[in-house]
Amino acid sequence: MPELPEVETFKRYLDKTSLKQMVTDVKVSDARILSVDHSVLKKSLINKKFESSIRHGKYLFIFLNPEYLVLHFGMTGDLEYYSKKDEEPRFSKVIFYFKNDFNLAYISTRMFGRVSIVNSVEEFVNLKKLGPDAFKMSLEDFAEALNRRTAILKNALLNQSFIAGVGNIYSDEIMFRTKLHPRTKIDGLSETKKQELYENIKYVLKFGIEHKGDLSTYPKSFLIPHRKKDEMCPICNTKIEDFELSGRHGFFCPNCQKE
DNA sequence: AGCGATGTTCGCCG
DNA sequence: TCGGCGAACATCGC
Repeated sequence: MPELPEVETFKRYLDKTSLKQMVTDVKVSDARILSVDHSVLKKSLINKKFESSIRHGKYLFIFLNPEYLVLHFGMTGDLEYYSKKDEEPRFSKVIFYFKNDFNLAYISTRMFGRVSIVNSVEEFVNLKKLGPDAFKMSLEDFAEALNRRTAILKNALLNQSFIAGVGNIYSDEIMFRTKLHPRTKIDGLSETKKQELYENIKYVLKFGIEHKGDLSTYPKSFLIPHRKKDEMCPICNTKIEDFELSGRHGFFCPNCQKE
């Protein structure tokens, strides 16, 4: 599932269900998901509360005081809060047991997610060299990220060191909305386009968050429902084309998004 | 039944 | 150093 809007949705779900709850135990059913020793994970969590949460890009940090639990969801992750009377969700990799007899399952179907413990958000962001959060960044942050860069815009949007949170699907939507060809280079962008790009990143992510990251609910006026073969552009009715760039593939309208 | 997938990382090369 | 590319990772669902 997860690009920024999905992770933000997970954050809100976690805040609503699991905050201020005492962790009594942790179960790890596949240790490959951990980027930290199992013993360290346990020690950091047991008898601690989920005090608060922070999302940066596609990462979710949960403050345990003094450390942070970090959740990353890879390509197929989810959270599920459920009563201990209920069955454990399929593909659960880590279960957090709370004192109130509810559990939170960290689900990672294809094992691409990671769970870790870190000392601070800043330390982690620096270590991973994450750029500013794409949803929270100011125009100045964005201008700074663009500064002196020459890369192909789509690659930059996918590069978490540029700005953090945008993935393959939303990058296509952002480029579509800004009417930029997928191979447009950063250094060729006019000031107007840069401004427009900034606004569209915000718009697309906000829309995504409002729709809880559920791509199936997108109206036809977006590119997202047309990201497959033989679809027509919702604006000009030209046939949507697919392309490959650095091993990812995407979709665009060759008429609206001219080179 | 093979292939592709909303992500990250690493090595290679220009 | 930057950046493009491709592969690797794991595994399910179409």
